[in-house]
Amino acid sequence: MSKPFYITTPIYYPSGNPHIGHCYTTVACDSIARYRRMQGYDVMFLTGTDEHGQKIEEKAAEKGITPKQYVDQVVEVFKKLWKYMNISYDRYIRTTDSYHVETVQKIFKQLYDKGYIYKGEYSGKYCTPCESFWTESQLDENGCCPECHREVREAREEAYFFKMSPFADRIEKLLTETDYLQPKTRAVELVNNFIRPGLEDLCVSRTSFKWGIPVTFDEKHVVYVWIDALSNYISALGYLNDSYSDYDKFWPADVHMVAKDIMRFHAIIWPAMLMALELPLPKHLAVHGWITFNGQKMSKSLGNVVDPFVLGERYGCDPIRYHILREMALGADSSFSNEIMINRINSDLANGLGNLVSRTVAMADKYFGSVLPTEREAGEFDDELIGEALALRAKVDACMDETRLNNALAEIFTLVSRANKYIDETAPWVLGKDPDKKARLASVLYNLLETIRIISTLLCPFMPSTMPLVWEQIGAAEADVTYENAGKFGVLPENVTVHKGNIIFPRIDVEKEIDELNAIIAGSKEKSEPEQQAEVQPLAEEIGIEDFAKVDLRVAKVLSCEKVKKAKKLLCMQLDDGLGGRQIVSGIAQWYSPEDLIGKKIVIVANLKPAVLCGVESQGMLCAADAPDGSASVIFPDQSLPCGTKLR
RNA sequence: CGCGGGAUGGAGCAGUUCGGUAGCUCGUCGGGCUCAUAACCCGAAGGUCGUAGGUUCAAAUCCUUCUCCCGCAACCA
Repeated sequence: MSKPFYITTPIYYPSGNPHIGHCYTTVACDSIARYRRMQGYDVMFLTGTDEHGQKIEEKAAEKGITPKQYVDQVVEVFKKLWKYMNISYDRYIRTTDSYHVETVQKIFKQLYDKGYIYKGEYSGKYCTPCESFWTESQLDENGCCPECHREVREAREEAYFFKMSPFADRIEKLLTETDYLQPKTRAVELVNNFIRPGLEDLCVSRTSFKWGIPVTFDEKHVVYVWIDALSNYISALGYLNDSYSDYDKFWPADVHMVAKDIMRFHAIIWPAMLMALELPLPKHLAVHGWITFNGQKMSKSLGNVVDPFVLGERYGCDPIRYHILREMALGADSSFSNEIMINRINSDLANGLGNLVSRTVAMADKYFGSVLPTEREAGEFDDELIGEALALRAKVDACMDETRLNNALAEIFTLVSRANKYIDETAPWVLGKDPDKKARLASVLYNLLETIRIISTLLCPFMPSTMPLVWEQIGAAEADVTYENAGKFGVLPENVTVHKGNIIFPRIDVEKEIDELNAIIAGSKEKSEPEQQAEVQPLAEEIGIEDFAKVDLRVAKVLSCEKVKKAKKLLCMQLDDGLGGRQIVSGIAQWYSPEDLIGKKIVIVANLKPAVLCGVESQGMLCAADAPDGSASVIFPDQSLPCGTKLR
């Protein structure tokens, strides 16, 4: 009877524990799901984990357990976090679930039978250390591994490819002419970069690792990420499997919400897959930005700082949900500095909403002993407040329909402000002193309680844990706080009884809190230092002295150095190598400016085959260490060594 | 000349479609109030709307130049 609504988060990759970034998408989806449920939709809210692949295989091997054991552990942490964050998912899919495996195998076979998947062959793009294959386009201009940048070996290995080109026109139209992509601003970028140049066939199977779903008709292949992961959105509904039977009801999805880094796959590959399968396309793809911490992109080392468990423990899950949602704007990054978060919690939740509830309930308690008398007297300012309260639901609805959760919250808090102002306008404490004004006072307090009821009802999907506490205090019964009643004024009984209770959103001492958080950061940094040793790369294949002798390392002096135009990471430098000079290009521009290097002596691989990078020739490479934080650290030899000195 | 987005009071943003008194939140300062969580309400200061030109009676808004940021692509020999 009620209309279906299907919303999904991406399935997360459990190669590490969940962080605040995972919360971002999931909390947003949860709020939407709750809002739709409140509106009466029959909601399916799906989340899960993408558990296959080489990285998981490696992580498990490091810990000496099986991949399945490994993901089982991490999945528990994810589920614990979702419970902690009060996430109301209806279904949790794991790509290792047998029904999903069954669906993926059938989809793969179907695409194969339809001719969209074909067996192809690489002609020599295998990196032995990485045990990885790369397609022609993934390789750099020198034909080397894009991950480790070592030479790849000519190898003929078969693999399956998914042909996407037949769908290029339809996908372009989907992106540019429909409202599938939200926000649409990124459509041009996708079309120019991927569709216009021609959609390349996608490699969809691997033979280089085993932790994946086997291809049924060719057992040495496992299905590679795209077909495995993206299919979750329909396998979870029972498409081509018997575990569930919700496909007809819920497909196509109303919203897939993703972060911008995986937008491309959901904007191009997923529609192509569905087109090939002749299935309807999802209605919307909502793309949001990343959480940045003090302006920096979230990274592993920052993960400790904004550990959602730590934050939740200190402030409670709803304030964190609120902050995330209030900051979130589709398409834009949002910052997560401790200071911004605490200030927001203080000003909106503690000073605004929490204080409004507190003072209203306190007055009802003080002047009427908790029970409002039934005599009423309307007065100035009432109509304006009531009018705004009645208009709120429609405003919030409009925002929700466009997935603008931040705006929805802004609308709600505008009414909070208005209500606080109403208290000043009507000055209930003055009325309270005059026995003849009891009826007027009762009206004022009733209007406030009603306004709070509407606010808290509409806010509940965003802050589901604390709103019931508000209801308790304002004397609202469960039947009073429905979506339908959020559009009405005068729902609470005339003689409503309030219950003065604890402070709902305590004010946070900013300075003290920031100091303590900084202490936690410092503490976690210390702890993580020794752990970095665990990340030491495995030893490369053993070589003989004769192999090493092939590498000609020399001392050279940097004569001049400048950034390569049109390249972000490249520095081009002229060297005195004692052999007549040469030019090399190096990808260290992020960490070194030209002045850092000019005049210094460095170590170069002198007999490396020249390569062209971004149109500039590089005659060798300089030696640098990969620092633990991912940056490069150039090796400087004894500066008194003459240019051209050979190393061994 | 790879593609795209952006530059607005101290901070973060809206406004730019369809030119016409520059707005919001936080912060600062002053005042009010005392029901409330040192909260709340009112007021003020603070912006040549990145630069240089152009169109126009009138430009944050339209056109052109330049500078600087960011994203995608490329790229870490």
